[in-house]
Amino acid sequence: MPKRVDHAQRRAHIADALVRVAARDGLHAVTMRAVAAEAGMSLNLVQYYFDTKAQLVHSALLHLEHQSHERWAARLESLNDPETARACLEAFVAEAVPTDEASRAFRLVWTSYAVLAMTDPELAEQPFIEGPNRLERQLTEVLARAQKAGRIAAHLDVSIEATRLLSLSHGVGTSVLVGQRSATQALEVMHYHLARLFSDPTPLEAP
Amino acid sequence: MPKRVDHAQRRAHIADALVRVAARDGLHAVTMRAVAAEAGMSLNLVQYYFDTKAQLVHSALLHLEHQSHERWAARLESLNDPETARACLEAFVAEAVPTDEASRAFRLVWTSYAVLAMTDPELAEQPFIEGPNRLERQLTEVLARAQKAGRIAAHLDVSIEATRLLSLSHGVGTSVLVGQRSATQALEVMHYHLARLFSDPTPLEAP
DNA sequence: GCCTTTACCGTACAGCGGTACTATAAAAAC
DNA sequence: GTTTTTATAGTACCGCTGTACGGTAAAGGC
Repeated sequence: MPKRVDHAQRRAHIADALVRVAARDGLHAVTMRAVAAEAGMSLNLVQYYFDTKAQLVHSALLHLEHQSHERWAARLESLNDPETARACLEAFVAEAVPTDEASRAFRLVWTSYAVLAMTDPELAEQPFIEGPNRLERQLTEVLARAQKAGRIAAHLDVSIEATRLLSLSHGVGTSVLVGQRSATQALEVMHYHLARLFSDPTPLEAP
Repeated sequence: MPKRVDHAQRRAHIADALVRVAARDGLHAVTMRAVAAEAGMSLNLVQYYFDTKAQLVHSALLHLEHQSHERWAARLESLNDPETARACLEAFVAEAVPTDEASRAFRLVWTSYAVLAMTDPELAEQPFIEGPNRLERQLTEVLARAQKAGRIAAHLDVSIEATRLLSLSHGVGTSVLVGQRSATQALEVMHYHLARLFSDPTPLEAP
């Protein structure tokens, strides 16, 4: 069996296992042994691919961000009319709100890491500051294009609108995860937000 | 020294210590010993007032919610013109965004608990569902009054607006805590949101 | 064909964390 | 004044967790 093995793939496999454990039992339940069991390998192998737990945890975070990136990029590419800002923002909302189990797991683990980062600043640097900033810039661009096209009001600050969109989605996402709201209700709120953004005077669907 | 002692006060003292530890080092760093040290008492006393750690953690959460309640009520009462919805919502924003150290600590610990609750549903019940729901109802009432008074547009859904306010404040609050944004920027976003709510056509302050 | 490297295993060790047990003075009860 | 309760202390135990150490068999290099 000891033939040559793809380290990157093994590490990804382990990181995935960590994310599954964290999503199921919480990040506090992530232990070397639990991750090893979830990955179907021995404790020692986890140690073999990640010298220390800190490295493992950190790598899993980067892995998570990378995955999120790919999901987002894939969804953007699968848009039939990627030109319209509305479709783009709808896609963002669909991606951001924890509807299916996968996105629920992702957002749960991500938020867990965010809480960790609040008291461990060096963990935060890249993923929690640069990541969201990049997303905000993307959204800002989309909004700016829509504004130039006259689709959203000229007096709006597209940069703040991007922040508002991102922060609101994080907020409702959290409320879904703690069980205060259903994913459907969250989507309703986000669609309402988009409707207001596009100055849609239609208040609500008829009862 | 063993004279009669106010248990409720002792428990509150310990809960405060727990919150301080959690705010400084994270909820994962909260141990019986750490709390005891922070509270300036022996490990055994903490055990004496809270039989088990689960009880301690749960009690501290209730304590935190109670404190938050009182802070919010106090701020509402200190309003000079509590009738106007705008003032009320400004107060909400000022309370919700982690500006000073106290509110930063509160929001950090609260969010930590929220993450715990995501994988421990019985922890969530009262504080994370009923708490925010109550706040949302309050905000909804305020908005409904403002709407009847003609201060905000008639076609808005005051209930969703309340949700939007709360969720947005949580979202930007989190972004402040992870260091992505300053509290000032967060306040800017919230004020922008209020301005849009009140259909204030003024886009931004002049540069 | 030999030796090094690589992928893996089992186990052990040390530290920490929650909990339990025993003790002890001061107050309260009677 | 004795007895019981109450608030406190110290300490010990056990399980879990991260990490380290020693071993092993297959593959690859030369």
